[in-house]
Amino acid sequence: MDLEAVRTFLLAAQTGRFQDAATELGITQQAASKRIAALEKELAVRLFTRSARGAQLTIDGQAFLPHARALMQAEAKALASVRPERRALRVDVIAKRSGMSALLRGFHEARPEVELDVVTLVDIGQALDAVRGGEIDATFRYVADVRVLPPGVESARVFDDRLDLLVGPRHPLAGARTVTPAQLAGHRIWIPGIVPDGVEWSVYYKKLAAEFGLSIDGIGPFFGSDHLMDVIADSVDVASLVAEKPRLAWPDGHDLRRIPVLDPTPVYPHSLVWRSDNPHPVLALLRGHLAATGRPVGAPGSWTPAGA
Amino acid sequence: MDLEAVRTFLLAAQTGRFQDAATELGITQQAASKRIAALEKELAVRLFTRSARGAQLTIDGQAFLPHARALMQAEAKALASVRPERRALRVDVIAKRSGMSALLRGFHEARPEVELDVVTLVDIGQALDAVRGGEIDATFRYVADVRVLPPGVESARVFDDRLDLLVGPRHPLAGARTVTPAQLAGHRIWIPGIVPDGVEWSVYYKKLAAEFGLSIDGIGPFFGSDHLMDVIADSVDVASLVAEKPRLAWPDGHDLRRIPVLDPTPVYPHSLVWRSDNPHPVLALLRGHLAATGRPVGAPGSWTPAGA
DNA sequence: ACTGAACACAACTCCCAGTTGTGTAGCTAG
DNA sequence: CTAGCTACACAACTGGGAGTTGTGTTCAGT
Repeated sequence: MDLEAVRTFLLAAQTGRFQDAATELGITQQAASKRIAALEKELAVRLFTRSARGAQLTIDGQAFLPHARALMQAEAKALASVRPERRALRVDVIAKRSGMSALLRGFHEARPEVELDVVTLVDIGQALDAVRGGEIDATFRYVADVRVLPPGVESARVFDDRLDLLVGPRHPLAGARTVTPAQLAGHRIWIPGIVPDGVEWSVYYKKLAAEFGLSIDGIGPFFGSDHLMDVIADSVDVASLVAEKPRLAWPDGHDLRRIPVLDPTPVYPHSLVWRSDNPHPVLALLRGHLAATGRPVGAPGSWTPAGA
Repeated sequence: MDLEAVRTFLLAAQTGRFQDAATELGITQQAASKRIAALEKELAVRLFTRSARGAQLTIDGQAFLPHARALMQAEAKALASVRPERRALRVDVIAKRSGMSALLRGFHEARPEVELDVVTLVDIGQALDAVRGGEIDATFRYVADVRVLPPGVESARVFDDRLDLLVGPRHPLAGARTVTPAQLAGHRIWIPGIVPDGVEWSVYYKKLAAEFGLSIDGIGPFFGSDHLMDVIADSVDVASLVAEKPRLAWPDGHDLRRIPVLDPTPVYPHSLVWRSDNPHPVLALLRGHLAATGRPVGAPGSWTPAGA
């Protein structure tokens, strides 16, 4: 479908005359007529009844009208999404299905009028560069050390994502109602995708392992949470740690158990990182929303690496 | 913006390779490359980082991605809106800002997943023809006489729109808290757009005038409710009757009064009219919704023309 | 260094969107 | 009733651009 034809259709519907639509678009009446004829051919319906007094919408034309408007609006939003000035707030999250994404959805539902674009960069280094360069307005990341932030960039810890133990039915801890990190020492914990000297969540799990003497295994690429759950379900000795929030789609018949970790509860701390001089009005709204609705961070009984 | 280019962008983003997108679309890799280059030129941003291992989205590309999806979805909906089979339920209402439109909005909010297209035809004759011909699925109209319905077409009275008296501050009835139809006899009531032998709401007002001895004036075309209100506000002897529901935008400084009419209260009866053999699932939903949430029709103390 | 994979650039073709020019239908004024 | 006006459609033509073929470039893996 040709959006220029749709635009012509809209103008002609508004004014009731092809000539006016053509003038508005800077083309001839004949061109406008051809555009609409082509659109009618593609849709295989008549959109206007032509007469010597102008053009009037048919029933099909009336039904098409709101959809034509929606198309123009979608086009305008798409254009605005990449326009450097006055674009929608662009936010980076660690994963589209993480707990932060859920918080962002909450923000969007509370303020449906604000425009938000969510992207995912590979690691905190790229994210900080993008914040500094203005390509994104903010990022939610685990900031291991506030000192790594470049000058002019601020951060605030806004959300702690609780980690649960994920085990299969034949795992020794499958029957436990809760576990402590100390109990996990010696058990194999598998979190695919962890890389040496890698992205910041690898750093987090390494610090977690060091603190409680865990053996956290990161071998192999991440083939998706389905694969992870397949492996856990079949294994007698491999467990994993998963964030509370994503609410994974639970495959049937696997009989996986999600066991809360207590005393202390490891939490993954998300910080909002933004450039101090970013004037985007939605950024202030977002910070306000997070302050108002976010759960308290650093709750007693929770653990995060030092320096967060 | 070229939707074919957007489609190519989406496929390339999904597969990570221009070649795959091109194959999917039945064009060459070079053509896909050109399409995306043209899109990038129009948007004045780079959407992909190219390498010998494929193409990966840039930050701008990631931000553009959901908008591209929205465009494709809007296009699909626009196409479906005029496809004869399996299209959205198409309903005709007497006016986009009438009480029935408000009820339809309620239906849409209660069932956001159903697709609805609202059109407005000129009179009940055209509407019945369209229902019979299948161009629309249902119409909300005042059915003066059930016998005018063609065979195979059913109707059900679903909503009574109460009529209030609208007067300016210097009108003799301006101070009344309520009025009766009998009190209105002798006063000039102006309802622009009424035509002899005309559309069905003209018929309604004529029957109303005959019943209570009112002089209802229909001279002149309808220049919009703003014009109507201007005239009423300035006149010492002209009043009008307006439906309760539309909740007109009240112009400032006019000091208009909306006075309830009692004993009896004239109501404008809307009937839903549909073809008995229309299998559209949303039609059944709509009828159920109206039965469940609609106000009772034919309430005691209300008046409608006989035969409705 | 060689090979293969993947995208970009160049040259060419041809189709189609737009233009100019003209036809036709319907309303209106005299 | 006719002349004239208005508004859209049809016809012929033209130029630009989208697509194709052919080739170049870059980069990863062997």
